[in-house]
Amino acid sequence: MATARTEILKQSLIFSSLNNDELTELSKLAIERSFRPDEFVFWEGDDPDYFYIVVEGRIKVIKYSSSGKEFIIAFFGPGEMFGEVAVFEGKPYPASAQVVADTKILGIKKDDFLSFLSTRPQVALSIINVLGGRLRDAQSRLKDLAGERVEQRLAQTLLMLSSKLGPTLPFTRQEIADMAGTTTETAFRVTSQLKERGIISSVRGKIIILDETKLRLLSEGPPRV
Amino acid sequence: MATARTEILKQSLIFSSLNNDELTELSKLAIERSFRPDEFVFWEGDDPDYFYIVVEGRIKVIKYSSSGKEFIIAFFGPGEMFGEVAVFEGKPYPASAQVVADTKILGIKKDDFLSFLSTRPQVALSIINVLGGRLRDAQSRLKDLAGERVEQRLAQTLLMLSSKLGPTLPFTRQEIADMAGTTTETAFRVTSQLKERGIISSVRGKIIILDETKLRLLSEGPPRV
DNA sequence: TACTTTATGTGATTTAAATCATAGTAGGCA
DNA sequence: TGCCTACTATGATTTAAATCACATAAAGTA
Repeated sequence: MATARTEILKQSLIFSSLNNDELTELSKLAIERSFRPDEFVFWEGDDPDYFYIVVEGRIKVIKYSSSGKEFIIAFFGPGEMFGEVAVFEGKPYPASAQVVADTKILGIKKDDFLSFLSTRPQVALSIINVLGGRLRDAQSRLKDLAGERVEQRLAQTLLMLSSKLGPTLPFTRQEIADMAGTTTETAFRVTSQLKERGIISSVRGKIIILDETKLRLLSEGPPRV
Repeated sequence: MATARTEILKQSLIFSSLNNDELTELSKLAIERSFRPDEFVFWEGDDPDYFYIVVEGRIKVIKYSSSGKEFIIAFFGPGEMFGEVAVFEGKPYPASAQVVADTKILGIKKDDFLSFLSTRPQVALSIINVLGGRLRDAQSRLKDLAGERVEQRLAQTLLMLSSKLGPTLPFTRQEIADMAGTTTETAFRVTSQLKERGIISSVRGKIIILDETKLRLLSEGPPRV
């Protein structure tokens, strides 16, 4: 069982630089927790005890607007870390983490992890890398939300997901809308048009990107109608 | 002159843990560059050579939407770093950096800085901290842009700035609008109302927060009219 | 099997904010 | 001193997208 854990940790981007001994040491610090769909790992505002890594399944990190509307910051799957912003800053979790499928995660106590880090500059650099990537991503979405139209934001969202997961995206139109910052109805309307134009197809709970080139064109600028 | 540099570096959040020798070593790696208002330090898409720290003055980091609208990701002043996301990831700068006042900056070559970092876990942890804070900030703004009204977003923007700079904010309505993701006209309309309600006042190029409590209430929820 | 829930899909209407338009004013600078 | 540019300010109109409303279909479950 320790080996299964070290395997997961090794596959995780941030720990790929560690040798087996270090992975074993790290895995001894970790506890394992399992969740059923819709359960919450933590809520926005909770005090952060743990830093988490997904072993299997999927979680979404969300924030609610003042009117109760859900905004999805990100989905995370096997090998990805979450809850780290709170841990590194020692402030409450800035968002909630909700499980969307049967999910197993590893949790490492904040202090254990920080002291582990303080002697592993390579791991710290990996984390800087991951955070940098997430910041880049967030800044791009900020610009889109501030200045692009819904159609472009939705196209951008689909492209971002497909660069991570491939052309078949296991998300409902509601989830897509909650990532792009629009309503479910608008997401249906826009994706209906994309289907008519042969750019995507869909089955219940899935969207399949058929023509990435056209989608990219759409995401980049206003269609010259 | 080396001492002036080390002073700035020491004041900078991320290097506060370094001793004098280390600061001197670091300052030897740095080059100094000066800019006049409106000049660009780098453009989005440029290959990243340097990581920068503001010595004096102020720069803004911006992205342009497909229609040319400017979105301000952040302003940075003395002691703050910028351009770091690109350096840590080795990808092109994800945004442009434009100077807004006479400004002096220190630049450290990407590779020099990465090797300096690889033997200073404490500095790496500081950077993780700064990046974590920026990510938290970006996520909060994403939620606002996706789900809150303009009035709330503007209130949120003013509060965010005042937590950093105090109640007197040296920004035009245009700059405020470009941070909150709205138009200059709307920013004027909303701030006019806030002035009528005694929440803020303004002089050319400045907004002064008079009643932070009311502003906070406004930013948190829809006004119960 | 029937019943409930969740996802899909589209019309009609409303609305928040953008866009378009116009104008006064303070500060820089020639 | 006067001109020009940037900032301030507000009214009128348009519009993208939200909201409201209704309907069908697939999946889960009792």
